[in-house]
Amino acid sequence: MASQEDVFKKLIAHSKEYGFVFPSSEIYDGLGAVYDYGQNGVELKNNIKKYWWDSMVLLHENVVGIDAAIFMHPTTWKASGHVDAFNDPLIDNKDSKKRYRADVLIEDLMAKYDEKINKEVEKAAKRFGDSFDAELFKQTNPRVLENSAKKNEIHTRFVKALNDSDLAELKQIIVDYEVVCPISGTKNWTDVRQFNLMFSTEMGSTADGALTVYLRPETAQGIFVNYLNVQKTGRMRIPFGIAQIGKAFRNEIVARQFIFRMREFEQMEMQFFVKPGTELEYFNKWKETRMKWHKALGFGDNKYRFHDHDKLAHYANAATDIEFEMPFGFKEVEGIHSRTDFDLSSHEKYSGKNIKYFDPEINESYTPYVVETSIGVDRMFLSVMASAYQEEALENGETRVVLKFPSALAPVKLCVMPLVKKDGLPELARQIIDDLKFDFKCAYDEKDSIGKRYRRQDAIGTPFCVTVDHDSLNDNCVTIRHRDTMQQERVKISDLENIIGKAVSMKELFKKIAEK
RNA sequence: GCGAAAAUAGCUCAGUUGGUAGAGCACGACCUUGCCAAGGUCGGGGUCGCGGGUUCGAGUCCCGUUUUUCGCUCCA
Repeated sequence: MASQEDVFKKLIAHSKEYGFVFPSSEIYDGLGAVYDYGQNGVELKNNIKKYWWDSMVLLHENVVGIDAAIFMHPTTWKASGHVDAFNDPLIDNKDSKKRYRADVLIEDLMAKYDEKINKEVEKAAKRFGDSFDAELFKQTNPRVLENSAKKNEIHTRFVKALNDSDLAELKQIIVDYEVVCPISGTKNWTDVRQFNLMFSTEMGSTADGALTVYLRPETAQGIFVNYLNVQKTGRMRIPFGIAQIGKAFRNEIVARQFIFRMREFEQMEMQFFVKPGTELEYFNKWKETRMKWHKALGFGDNKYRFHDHDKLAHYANAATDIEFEMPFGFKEVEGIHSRTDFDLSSHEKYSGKNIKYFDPEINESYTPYVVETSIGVDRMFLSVMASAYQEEALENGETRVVLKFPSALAPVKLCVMPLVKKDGLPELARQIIDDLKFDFKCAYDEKDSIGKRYRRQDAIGTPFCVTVDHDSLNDNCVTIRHRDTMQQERVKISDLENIIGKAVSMKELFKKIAEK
């Protein structure tokens, strides 16, 4: 058995060799953690997106889509909290190699002084009993006074440093008050550095009039700022959802593991707007629906699990991840969050506009709560590749590499091959393709032995190979060879469209999701 | 960002103490063949990731750098 690490390496090599994923700008040595999708990759990716999109907007009458711009008004990111949260001052301990948020270290430092003070107070309280006056003690005890003076001193410097964005001062505080690394126990610190996780650029051609705009770090905000436009123009009634697929950008400090964590990535998000108080009901409903969507692909139910968040983000009152067993362990593919009214309220505050929903059923206005489902297209792509990739031992002792995609997702649906490239067989093969190319991505191959051609199609996961032989010229039948079983069957050329159409349709997958 | 390892043809890799860059597969043409990676002939393709240094001479030794993988770290 190959180790999981080997499988992952093979998967990356296979992805490149067969035109699924290439490193970006490879002829210039590539660009860190940026990848391009090749001729087969883009088909697979488009099919994944279609599977998601249709499962949202076709299966749910009350879910509609939008496509918001990547650029948004800069205030959007203040309202969402990204400007603050994505600008952490970080510091490394050189001995333990651990990285910390400098502001958190200083907050911990101040908490330690509080602890010291509390201990003194507790000690004194025990000694003096009922007559003890804690406030008076705090104001008079020299040790307490010393500690609180120090704490106040740190606090003053800390607040000023944050206001001035003075990174050197943040480090100086850590040095002056002898903060030690909890792991190494040393005071050997690097400088404090700011990592802005949002990419920025200038809008406007003149330097002085230019506005700093960001490449969106998530697609969700495009939905939030548009929710009322959609609600009013679409005459939507709560509960309703807005779906969107699009690129987002994060300047990750560490971006690795192939396409799992990229600096430019694509998200498929649906924000579901509900009446406050009902959000957990819909959170659970979407949790279930989204899991069905994954499981319907048939990769095995044991490959998925929920990971509920213990520590919730500031905006959420419930959150879970759908994790998939990647070659490098269970990893988050999708997040389902109950985001409360954090985003909409914040946008209301920052924009000064009333964006409340008027509920005609109760004749009242309110700010809806939001349940979000957010899935990474690239992560989904990776999970599909990882599940589909198989090395099969054949009876003759050889192995074949085959991508067992669900037919609906396969990049190429069929390859038509003349058994020999003469006697009119290529012409008939071309004719079959000309009939089918309006519905399916078709390939044609006449080179090399038939077995080799089958294997080539296996390697890119083509579910059907259609072979034209001499008999076909007389009986108008061809052989269909199935990718997974390698079984062949003889069918009428005129039946091909129906047979293949049924097999590659997403309908069967959708039925599984819609099942109660 | 720190530490470790790696980088030679499209892919997988070989290349001896430093001495004219190789194999298999893949690719193209032609011939033979025809149902699970077939054989033959010919051909195209590499300034050995990039930049310096040592040397008469560097794929090989040294330094830097880029990219990738792994560990740590981070992950609204």
